[in-house]
Amino acid sequence: MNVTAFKRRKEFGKTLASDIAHRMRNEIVTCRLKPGEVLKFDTLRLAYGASFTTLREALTCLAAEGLVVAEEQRGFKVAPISLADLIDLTRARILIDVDLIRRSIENGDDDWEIAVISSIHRLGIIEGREVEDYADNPEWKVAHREFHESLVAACGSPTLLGIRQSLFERAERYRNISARFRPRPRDKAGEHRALMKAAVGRDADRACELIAKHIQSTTDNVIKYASELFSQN
Amino acid sequence: MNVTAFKRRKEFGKTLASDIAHRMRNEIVTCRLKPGEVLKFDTLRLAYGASFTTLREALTCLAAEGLVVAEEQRGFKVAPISLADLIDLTRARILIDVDLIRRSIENGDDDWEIAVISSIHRLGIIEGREVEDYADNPEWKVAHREFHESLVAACGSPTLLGIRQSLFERAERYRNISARFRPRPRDKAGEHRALMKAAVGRDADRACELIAKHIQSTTDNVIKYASELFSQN
DNA sequence: AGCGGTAGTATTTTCGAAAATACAGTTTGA
DNA sequence: TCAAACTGTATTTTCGAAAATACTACCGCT
Repeated sequence: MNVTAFKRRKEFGKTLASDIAHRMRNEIVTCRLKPGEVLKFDTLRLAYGASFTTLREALTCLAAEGLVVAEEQRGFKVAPISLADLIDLTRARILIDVDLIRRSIENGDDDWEIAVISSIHRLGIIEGREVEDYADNPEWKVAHREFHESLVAACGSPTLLGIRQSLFERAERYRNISARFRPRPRDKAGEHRALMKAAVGRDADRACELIAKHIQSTTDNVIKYASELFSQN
Repeated sequence: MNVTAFKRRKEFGKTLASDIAHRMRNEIVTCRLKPGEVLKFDTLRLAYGASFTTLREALTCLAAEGLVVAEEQRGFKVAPISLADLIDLTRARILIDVDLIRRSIENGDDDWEIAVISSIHRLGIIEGREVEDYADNPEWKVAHREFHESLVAACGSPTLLGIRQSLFERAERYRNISARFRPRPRDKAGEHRALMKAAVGRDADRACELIAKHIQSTTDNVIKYASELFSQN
């Protein structure tokens, strides 16, 4: 056995930097690292137990994803949130998701259909288990992400899929805010089922319309009930 | 005067890492660094005179832009080119540019119009100076990029503008290939003028149609005359 | 008092060595 | 002969110190 038995556990990815990026991404989207918070290396070094260089690489990755912003020679901070950013992000996501879902419906084969159905089924199981609001459940979040991914999986565009994923991550913070502030849960399960039906029924126009509304409604909810959170802008 | 008078010149950006990223970006899009080429740190260290860490940060940035690919624990290589990638990229660019030009035409004020006209004018001056093909001229490339940027500048979407810029950079390699292999120069100047007229004439439908064709035609040209370059795939 | 400059401190950025990991060539055992 | 384990080398990844840069508080001057 290796003498360096106490070396760091890497829970995600192969390198320490990608592992730390993963952990920080999590803390940012759950707002444990607050929007706009400055990220000083000394603090981070203590928190994550890694060196300057490694942290720097992780931060560079997250900056590329838009979750942190880098000001040269002046360090990094958690990307701020704002109404303008939410609206911008929402519009971008709708543009891309609508295109990808249409192409996915055109290209998707039987396996794709099966994947869509199986992922919504998994989502349903988790929703059925939880008595109260399931949107906080990390397991639900994964299944939710995977359902949406399954819808666009057959689009055939690696470039746009990568961009879509990055925008989806960026929107996670706003989804969490929406869940915390809405007066009562939306009928997300129903929306998802309708999406699934339109997809496997190969009704592209309807699927596009539904996905646009689905994405937009989270934004509308935040604007309605939580806009005072963005008073700093 | 400072004693460290011989410190490195930073021609671009404030940090050495961003400067090196800038230089490498250039070498990649001009194919001086060949598609698929493995980027070993020892070699790079010699070529760019920077340390592991600094190079690593530059490479991480470029990886986020899609110009290099990172395989964990196995280093970096220049992003390969392929017909599939070109087609994917083209479709993504058209989707985004069409949306942004439409929104820009909706939102653009007088200053925007002036900026569009002045940037095409600058392009025209450069084209008029050069007797032979101007597409190799770096000055023309800058002016060309700035003209296309001016068209979408008023769209009001920072997110999509950032994505657009990154896709534009990625397409640069293919533009260079197209310029090298096409039998005779396309009437780019005419296409650009028509785009400008549609934009300032606030004819969004026409501008969208023109920009889509404009982007597509480079791709068609590469497919027609240079597809044997991609034989590795 | 207000402004401009300056020294001292906090923080980021860069470096090259050291550790960890992958790769290639060789040997061993069936 | 072939596959699997091993060993040495090449390469990447990580570290903490050192250099460069930005920030702050103080001082002197008008």
